[in-house]
Amino acid sequence: MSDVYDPAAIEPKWQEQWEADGLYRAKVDWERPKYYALTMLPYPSGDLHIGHWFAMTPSDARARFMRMRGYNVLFPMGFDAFGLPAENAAIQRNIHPKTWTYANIERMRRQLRSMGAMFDWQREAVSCDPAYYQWTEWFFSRFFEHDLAYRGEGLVNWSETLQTVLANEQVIDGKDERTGQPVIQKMMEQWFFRITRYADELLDFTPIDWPDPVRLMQTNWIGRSEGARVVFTSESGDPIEVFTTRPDTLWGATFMVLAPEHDLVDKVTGDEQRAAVDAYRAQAARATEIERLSETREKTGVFTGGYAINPVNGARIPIWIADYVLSTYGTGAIMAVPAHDQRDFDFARQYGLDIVPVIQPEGEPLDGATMAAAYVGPGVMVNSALFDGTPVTAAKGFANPSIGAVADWLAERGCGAKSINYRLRDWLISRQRYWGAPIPAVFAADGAIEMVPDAQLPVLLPDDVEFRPTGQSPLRYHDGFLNTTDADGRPARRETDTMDTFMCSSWYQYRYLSPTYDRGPFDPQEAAYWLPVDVYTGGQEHATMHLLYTRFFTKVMRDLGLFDEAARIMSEHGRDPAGQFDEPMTGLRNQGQILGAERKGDVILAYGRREGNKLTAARVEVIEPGTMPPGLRDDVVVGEIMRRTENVMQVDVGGELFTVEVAPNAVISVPAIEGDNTVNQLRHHLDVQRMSKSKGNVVNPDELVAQFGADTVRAYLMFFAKWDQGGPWNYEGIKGPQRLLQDVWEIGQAQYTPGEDAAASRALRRKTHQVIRKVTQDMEAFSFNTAVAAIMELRNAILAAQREGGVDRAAWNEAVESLLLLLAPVSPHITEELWARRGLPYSIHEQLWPQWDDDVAREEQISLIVQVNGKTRDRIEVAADLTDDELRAVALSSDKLSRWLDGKPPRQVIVVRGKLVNIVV
RNA sequence: GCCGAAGUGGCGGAACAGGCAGACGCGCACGACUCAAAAUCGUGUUCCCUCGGGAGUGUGGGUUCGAUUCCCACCUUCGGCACCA
Repeated sequence: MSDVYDPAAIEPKWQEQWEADGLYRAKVDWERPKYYALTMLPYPSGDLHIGHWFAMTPSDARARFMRMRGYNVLFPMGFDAFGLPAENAAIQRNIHPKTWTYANIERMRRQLRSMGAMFDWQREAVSCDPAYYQWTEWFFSRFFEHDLAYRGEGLVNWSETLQTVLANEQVIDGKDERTGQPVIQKMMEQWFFRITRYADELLDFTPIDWPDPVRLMQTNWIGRSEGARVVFTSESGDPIEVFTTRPDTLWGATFMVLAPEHDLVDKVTGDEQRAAVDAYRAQAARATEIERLSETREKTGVFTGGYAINPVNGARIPIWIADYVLSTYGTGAIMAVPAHDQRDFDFARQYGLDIVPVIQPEGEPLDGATMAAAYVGPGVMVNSALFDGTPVTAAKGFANPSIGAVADWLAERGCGAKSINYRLRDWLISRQRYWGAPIPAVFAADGAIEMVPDAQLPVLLPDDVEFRPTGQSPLRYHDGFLNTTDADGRPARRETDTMDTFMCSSWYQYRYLSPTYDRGPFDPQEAAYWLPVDVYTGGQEHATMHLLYTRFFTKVMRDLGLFDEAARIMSEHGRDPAGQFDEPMTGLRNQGQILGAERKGDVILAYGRREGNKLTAARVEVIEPGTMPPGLRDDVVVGEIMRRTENVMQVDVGGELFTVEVAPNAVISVPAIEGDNTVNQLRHHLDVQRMSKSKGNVVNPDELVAQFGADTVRAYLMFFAKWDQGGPWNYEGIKGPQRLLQDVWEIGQAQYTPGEDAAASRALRRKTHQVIRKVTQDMEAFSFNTAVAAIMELRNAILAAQREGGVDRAAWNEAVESLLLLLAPVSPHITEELWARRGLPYSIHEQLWPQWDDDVAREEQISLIVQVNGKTRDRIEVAADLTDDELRAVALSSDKLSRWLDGKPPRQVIVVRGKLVNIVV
């Protein structure tokens, strides 16, 4: 065997050995404690990038660490394989989504194996595999049966040009990213899941150890607010229900506002206002994201001509429509109290509507005619009939006496009720796409909806499909798929929408338990042992959607009794199932994002014809950043490209965004590409740049592995940044871990000649035990960078001991073997190789984690800090076990002290055991 | 605008139940080895300085014998939400 450290030789060798021995097969064993470590499954986009490594390597090291500590660890991997990019590849490059996806999966499997992770590949699950999506469909049917799935109206991004629905990520600045054509908001009938039914339970995080920021984001996302529903009546006699968090301001309601899409708008609109109302509604439907985001946007609306009666005082108030009232929140209608709500106040001032204060703060009285802003603070109720004088506090919801009292009173009188509203909306799961799990629904000729019987699942996605450039789902014109029969054998139409891919990833942690099981989504025997997931690792970008959906899914599964059998088995083995199936993952840790090496964005120089805030460019050059100042002149624009669609770019011209549209025949100059350039080349160039800027794709893990070996790459990823923060990739730093492994390679095989220096042996043992303690605590706490730093300290101590000699055989072996064991989770191959070369039993990954002894780790000497008025003036080496009085005496005897004390007696002496003495004069 | 996280050497980052600021690593400088370079090894590396010291953890205050750590105000960056009635 060669003496040179050659990762290219030893890494594949051990990977094959481990595979052959089934070293990482995780099997149910009730005699041992279980640990289910889960890391977010990747989307098979083509190549594993360094971000995947940054997420998965430390997760793997942590799983290995838990395994060495005696747990039976399950650490599975799979692919979230449905989704839009596959379909885009089909349209753009004429590759079938299935072909594209499975080719990518194959490539990524190979890359994942090169990582040397302890994935149990026999538990791999792939969500686009019929054996998987059969159960995704099966879940849909269960949801439908229990009234948790329903058809409702939902807003979609609709392209008039393409006559198709676009996903949010396909829409940039209110335009289709591919064609640059405008996109409108349109109501369509879609499938929803009733996640709102679980809103209250989802707000309860007591059973789980999740990071505060995630809990907070979910809490805000759910957005619970307490208030009342109040029924107003239109003059035509129709009830108009509103939700308000401030029922105590009912007497101050001077007008009502309906969302433009509200059902009653047509009915309350008077003939003379109809034209204005219709025009406003049409304009609201066109409102694009860019308009809604505009900060200077003023409130707009129109009067309907109709009036409503306020149920508490019989006041006749005008009904308006305005797009600041959202059809999707509350009842889509509000009572407007301009005196005490800033939005209503702005609207009232804009259109000259009445402002009547009904809460009086202490001090100067409010006057509706002269108020400059709505008053939202505490006070007492006024102009509110029997409630006059009721105190109003700053508390929200029923905890505020005025809100509670009025809400109760409304309920008694029958014109309202206490109500709790949520910002959270039901989960829209329909996607007008091909590459997703089919929804197993059939529409009978009479319009009735049926589920495909379980025995006939899965509804298979047809392979023989034709992709049209419009992006329309091929299922919509695939006759074989479309035409089916209902339960009575009559012709019926199949649902052509497929499911949101979040549906697939909401239950994959259960499929991993038994990916080939065919009598249910998972095997209860496996579930009883492994569930719940003990630690889930992944990016914080999934804080709300995915993590909320999977919690919801688990709660539904529990309520449908899908865990009952697993709970029974769990009890049989003496483990209490109470609460084990309320949450999918009891622990959660987020890693940060790793970015490409930092670089400036592209700056363009565009000449053309300017019309208002848009320039139609006849000539575009990509220029070196910094060569020309950003700015805007008559026919010239210089600035960094911030966003782009097909041929429309948003350019930063010095703090402001300006639109540049590239004319079809424009002259393009991209210095990085030789010869005459076309719009397509410009687009391609910008795409590549943008990707490398935001996703770090410039860093290719395969090349790094080829150059340094997976062990070094793993160690560097764990060392180079804080795991929960990430940061820009830096090539230089990898030399640190590279040298570490080189040193370990030599230390592990060193022919050591032992000595008999007891003090040196004791010192090396002390360091060894200190490092074991530090690495154990850091791995426990996901502080991977400091764990690797501690391992480097042990390496330094061993090298120093080797240089100086004298350490006895036992201390040397303890240090070297501890070094290998501590490094094993980080760099599994080199440690396995050295462990074997030292003649120790296979496998290092089946050894127990080293234990430290606090007595051995204890320092004998400390450097006592002597301070005068908090400033360090001297350091004295003393024994670590001196008493306070002894420390004080040692400090006061310091001869360096006299020049600082200046003859004055100390006023106070503070002794901190084992650390310092501070003398106050 | 609201909510959250974070600001420490040239760089990544240590240290926060208040107690030596800068662990560990990168880079850099000098030295050794070499004809030379790379690699390797050794020494040094917060800044200023009149070599006594002085200043220093985003800024300004405060509490304390003592503050990177606690409190108040502000600035910057990054994430989330964004007319939520």
